[in-house]
Amino acid sequence: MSLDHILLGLLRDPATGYDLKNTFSESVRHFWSAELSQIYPTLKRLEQRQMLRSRLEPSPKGPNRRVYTLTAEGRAELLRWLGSGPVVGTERFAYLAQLYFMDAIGDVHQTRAFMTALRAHLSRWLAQLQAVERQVVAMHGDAPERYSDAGFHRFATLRMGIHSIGSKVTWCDETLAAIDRRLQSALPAGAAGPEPERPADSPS
Amino acid sequence: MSLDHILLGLLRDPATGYDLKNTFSESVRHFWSAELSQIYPTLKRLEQRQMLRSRLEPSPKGPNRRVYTLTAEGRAELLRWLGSGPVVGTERFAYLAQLYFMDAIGDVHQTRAFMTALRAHLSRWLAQLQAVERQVVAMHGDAPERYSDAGFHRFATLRMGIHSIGSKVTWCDETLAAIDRRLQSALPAGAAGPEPERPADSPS
DNA sequence: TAGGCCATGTAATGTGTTACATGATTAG
DNA sequence: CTAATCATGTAACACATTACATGGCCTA
Repeated sequence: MSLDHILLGLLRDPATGYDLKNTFSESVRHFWSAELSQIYPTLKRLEQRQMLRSRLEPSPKGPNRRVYTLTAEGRAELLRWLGSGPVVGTERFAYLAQLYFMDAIGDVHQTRAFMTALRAHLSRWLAQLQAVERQVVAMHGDAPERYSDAGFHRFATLRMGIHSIGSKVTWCDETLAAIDRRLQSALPAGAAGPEPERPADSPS
Repeated sequence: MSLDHILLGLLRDPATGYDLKNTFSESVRHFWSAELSQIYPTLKRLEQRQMLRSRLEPSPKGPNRRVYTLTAEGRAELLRWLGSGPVVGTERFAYLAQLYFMDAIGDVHQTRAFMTALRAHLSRWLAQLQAVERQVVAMHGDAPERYSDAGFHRFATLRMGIHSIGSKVTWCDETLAAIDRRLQSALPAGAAGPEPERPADSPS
């Protein structure tokens, strides 16, 4: 049910489905995303349930826009959701599942390449979040406790992204270091052997 | 498609659907979960695609067990997935969405209560992961680079959970501290007023 | 004898992605 | 003239949860 509530939250300012899609790709994508093909039917359903109202407006560019507005009921439902305590869902990380099974390949160099690629991806992502953070700080100062109410809450969500992705980059580095130690003890001396290494060590 | 591959990975040791469900709730739930009602049809489908083979076996307790085994094709598909580079999906955090919109309530005390509840939840979770880590270290030592191949990879995924959840607890503390600074400047002197406070500060 | 675990599954519903289909306006 | 952006949607499929249905064996 989360998308329903997220749309209600975003629609405290009236908008079209298309606008909302842009909001997702601009301001909200560090914790949620949605495609137009999901947004349009969801808006329709929320209107049927009296949470939203819509009107058609001519657009300066392109076809008519259907602008949605929050109703009193929609606002009440949003507040109910916000007051219901944190909704903690199941985290799913396909790349961790891959790593978990990667011993099946039987070559730690593959794991190393995998972790390097993952680190690159995450650190690019982190840089984006930090760029947004710098913008906000430049605009409103580095004391978030003095931001507007909306600004304060939005900044807090951004900080969680930075903490969380940052910790994953750190984890990549820790893991890469462990891989390198592992590779070194597997090749005790001499040239880089094409032999498959197996430490045959303490198990499980 | 991830569940398919995760089941293939887990089925390097033959198991029943029921066994796999237990594996999810025991060893894998920090990065994935699945219900029996999803596991059974998926196994059936993978068998139709020749990735798995199954046989019925009598069970010591309860009804017959359908034991699934990986085929050569299944193993090849698993390796293909593992070699395809990290699959980084969209992260979705309903509780961040809630926090993002929580200014709608207009009372930062609510945000404080929310963050406190969230912190409690996350720190319980972290404690569980750390308990598992302590077990592993007690059993195999504190030098993961010398674990078995499988042990090394599993330990790495556990470490990511610890880093990631730990960073979120840290973030909760940072945010709670900012909330308290905010509350203090909103109530400059005198008793705890029942008045709604609004700093009316720098916007966005 | 009641409740929990073993063990299998189906049905209904909810959530999310990809592909398809259409068409106007504007900037290069 | 071509591509991008504006703007709306449907259809098919993939993935996931909750509820329902069944029944034997074991322990308290």
